[in-house]
This record gives sequence, structure tokens and C-alpha cells, in this order.
Amino acid sequence: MTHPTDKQLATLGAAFNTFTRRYKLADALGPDKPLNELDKQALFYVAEHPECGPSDIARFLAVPHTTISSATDRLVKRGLLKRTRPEEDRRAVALGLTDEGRRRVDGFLAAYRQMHLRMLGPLSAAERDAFIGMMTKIVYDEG
Amino acid sequence: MTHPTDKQLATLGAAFNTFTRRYKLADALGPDKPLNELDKQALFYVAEHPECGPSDIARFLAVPHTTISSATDRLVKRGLLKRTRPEEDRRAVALGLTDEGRRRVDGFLAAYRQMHLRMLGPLSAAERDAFIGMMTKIVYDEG
DNA sequence: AATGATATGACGATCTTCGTATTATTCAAC
DNA sequence: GTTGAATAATACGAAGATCGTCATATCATT
Repeated sequence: MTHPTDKQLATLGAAFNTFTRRYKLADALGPDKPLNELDKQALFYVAEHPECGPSDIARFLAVPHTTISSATDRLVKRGLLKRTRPEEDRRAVALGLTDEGRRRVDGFLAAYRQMHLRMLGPLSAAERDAFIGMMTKIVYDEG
Repeated sequence: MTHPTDKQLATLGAAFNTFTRRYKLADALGPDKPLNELDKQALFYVAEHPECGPSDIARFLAVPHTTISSATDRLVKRGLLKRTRPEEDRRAVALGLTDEGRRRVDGFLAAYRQMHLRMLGPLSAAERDAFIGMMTKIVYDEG
């Protein structure tokens, strides 16, 4: 397989640079006060892994568990998460979304959807399929 | 123009989700202690805009100028940036990289290059061109 | 000169991260 | 079944980051 050229790499780098600045979720819309990045990530993880524990989040996000402890604490205090002690292991904590938490996650998802729509806007229908296919290939490649 | 399907949006969302977690620059390699995200961005901005002032950075990164003041202060203290008072406007400050700062930026650039190489790895030569083209189209689209 | 605008920094309140130490519970081995 | 190591989570505090208010120096205009 031939290697990418320096020019290709440079172009890609410049594009990503602008990309990450441009397509970033502007939180702080709506009445709720914004969540910091870690808290948002943690909230999403719980949404996708109900009944998970703090250590699962810490492992997944690769941050110290004490940091996640603080994060879940904030989320519980803000009424977005709830803790329960599962009977089968009373050391653990099972996290779950509250109704408010669910509402918040749904809001984020809608915002992401909008962002992705805007992103695909400049591409033709054929290009969209190709783009999504390549992103998938890049992300789920082993290596 | 037809709209993207829900399925397309969902696939793209899932891919980006993993993408941002996977392709993130692991700082803290090498002997130097890691820079936080803002400081890194500021350092890069100065690298690309020599003689710029703190307010330019603040405007570009869309953060309060006092935050940038703290950031440049840290960078100067660490010996990565230097301040000079331009004669033509003695209120202002002109920022520039020190040799150490240049070294640091070059290190980051090399790391980014590696990351982009890895990213393009799973794509064929034709796909690479197409991918970079679409990224460019997405990023530099007016809208 | 006087006024207003501009560039920056000082200071402090508040929040975040994360290392150390603590508590509660489970599990393994004897 | 008791003891001891391992595991899940949190309390606490130090260090650092963000950002608002205020102060200072320097233009630019009249």
C-alpha cells in the first residue's frame, strides 16, 4: 500500500483543525446551566449503559475513579443521575438517568443530529454514503 | 437535494463518538509535562500567527481575554512563549515562540502527523483522496 | 489637555481534577 | 467461620484552571 503524501497529511490536518473548532456542541442553550465535558461524557455513558457503576465509566473514559466520583456526584446533585445499591453486590452503585437526565440527554442528541445534518449538507447523496462508510472504516479498524 | 436518512445520521453519530475518543493526542509523552488543551491551542495560534497579541488569541478561540492572559502567562513561565512590547503600540504585547516553544510545537506536529497517518491507514489510495476532499468541502463550506 | 476607547494584567471567587487515605463489602483460603 | 487480601466507592484536600471585576498604561480624537 502506498503511503499518503505530505500534502495529503497537511491538508487533512488543516481540515481537522478547523473541523474540531467549528463542529463543537454549543452547550448552554436552553434554560439549564451547561455541563462540563466530563460530566456530559459520563451522562452519555450512563444513558447507553444503564445500571453501570462509576468504575465502568472511569475505565471507559480512562480517567481516575476519584474524578468520576466527583462527576457522578455533581450529576446526582443536579438531579440528572440517581444512585441505587444493588442487592447482589452491596459495595457497588448502580447509576441510572432520572427523568430530567433523560430529557437532557435527548436534548443533546437532538443537537448532535442537527450538527451532523449541517455537516453532511455540502455533500451530495453519493458522497454522504461514501463519507459515512469511510468514517466507519477508520473508526472500527483494528490496529 | 434529498435529506440524509435517520440511519445515516445515527451511523455517523456513532462513528464520531468513537472517533473523538480514539484519535486524541496523547500528550505527556516525552520528558515535558503536559499542556492543557487551552494552552496547546494558544501555543499553536502563536506558531501560526507570530507577533500576535493575547486578544487575537482570545477572539479566535472565543474565550474571555482574562483566561488567555492566564494561559499566556503559564506559557511564558514555562519558557515556551516570549513577550515583547512593540514600539508602534506600547499598550500591546507581541507574542512569539521561544526555541523551546518551537521544539514543542514541532513535537505536536509530528504526533499529529502520525495520528493522521494511522487514520488514513484503513483507506485505499483512492478513498484517501476522496475522504480528504470531502472533509475539506465540509469544513470550508459557507453556511 | 481631556475624554473615551483599547490592550493587558492583578486579584480573587469558584469549580475541577486527582492523589491519599478511609469505609464497606465480597471473596478466597485455610 | 474467621482471617486477610481484593474490590467499589467516597471523603478530603492540594494544586490548578476559568473568568468576572477592577486597575493601569497607552493610543486617538477633539
